[in-house]
Amino acid sequence: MEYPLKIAKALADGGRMRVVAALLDHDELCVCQIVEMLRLSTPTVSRHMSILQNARLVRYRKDGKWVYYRLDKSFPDHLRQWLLESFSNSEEFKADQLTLETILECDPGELCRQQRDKR
Amino acid sequence: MEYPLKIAKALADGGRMRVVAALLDHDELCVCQIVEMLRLSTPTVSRHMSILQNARLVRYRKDGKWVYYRLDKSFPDHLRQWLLESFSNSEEFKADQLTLETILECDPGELCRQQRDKR
DNA sequence: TCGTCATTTCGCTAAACATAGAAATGATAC
DNA sequence: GTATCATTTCTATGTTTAGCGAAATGACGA
Repeated sequence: MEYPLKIAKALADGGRMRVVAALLDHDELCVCQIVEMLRLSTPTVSRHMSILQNARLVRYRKDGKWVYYRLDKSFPDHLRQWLLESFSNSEEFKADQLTLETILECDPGELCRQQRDKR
Repeated sequence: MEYPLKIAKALADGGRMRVVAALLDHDELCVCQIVEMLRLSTPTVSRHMSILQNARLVRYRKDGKWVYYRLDKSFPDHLRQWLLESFSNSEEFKADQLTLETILECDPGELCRQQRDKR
């Protein structure tokens, strides 16, 4: 019981659900790319990601200064199927897909610079 | 996106998750039976059930004074599979199963009388 | 080694949620 | 019709959770 409850709690937030949705379609995303997509502060995104990681839904890999998140190999298969099914009818999901296209065109360094300059 | 998020939120509570688990194994359960299993107040259980119903995870049927809940026909299939899989390894789930055996032996009238007398 | 940079952790505030008791509802039984 | 009973709605309170800014961490490059 404990395990699906933890996963349900991890998914029970709009931002975290959107990140999982995005990762179902993109192998990996850098923190600054997720920040850009969700338009939340970096600390907030970092906290969300650690909740997802704690539920074993995502893993991360460090590459230089950057941290890349991807879905964990143990991501339950039926859960993935259900989410894919649901997202296929979702307008918000399609909008995020479009936004991500643009975001992925810049490299992380450029993105971070822009985000820093906004403050 | 909106839809799975609503479902995730509905499942992001220990009590509600336990009710769904129980309904995966029992066609229908009366409110007073759920109260007995969760050991929460009737108003609290009622509120939980309306959250589950609002997410279209359960439906109810009235029979005399009693209200019986069951899983909604539209309960997503992959979601059901994932939950069944997860619960099969869950100690808490097995414990609830045992408790329910006992609860289902009394009829609802008797259960409600006991619950009323405790106050 | 020191500065820079991306990310995480900490401290706090505000919003969302769970809970119980009391009152309201709706349906049955006399 | 009135009383009774199971359930739901309302009200109030305590707890959890999201959010940001500031400070800490950890890695890279000069």
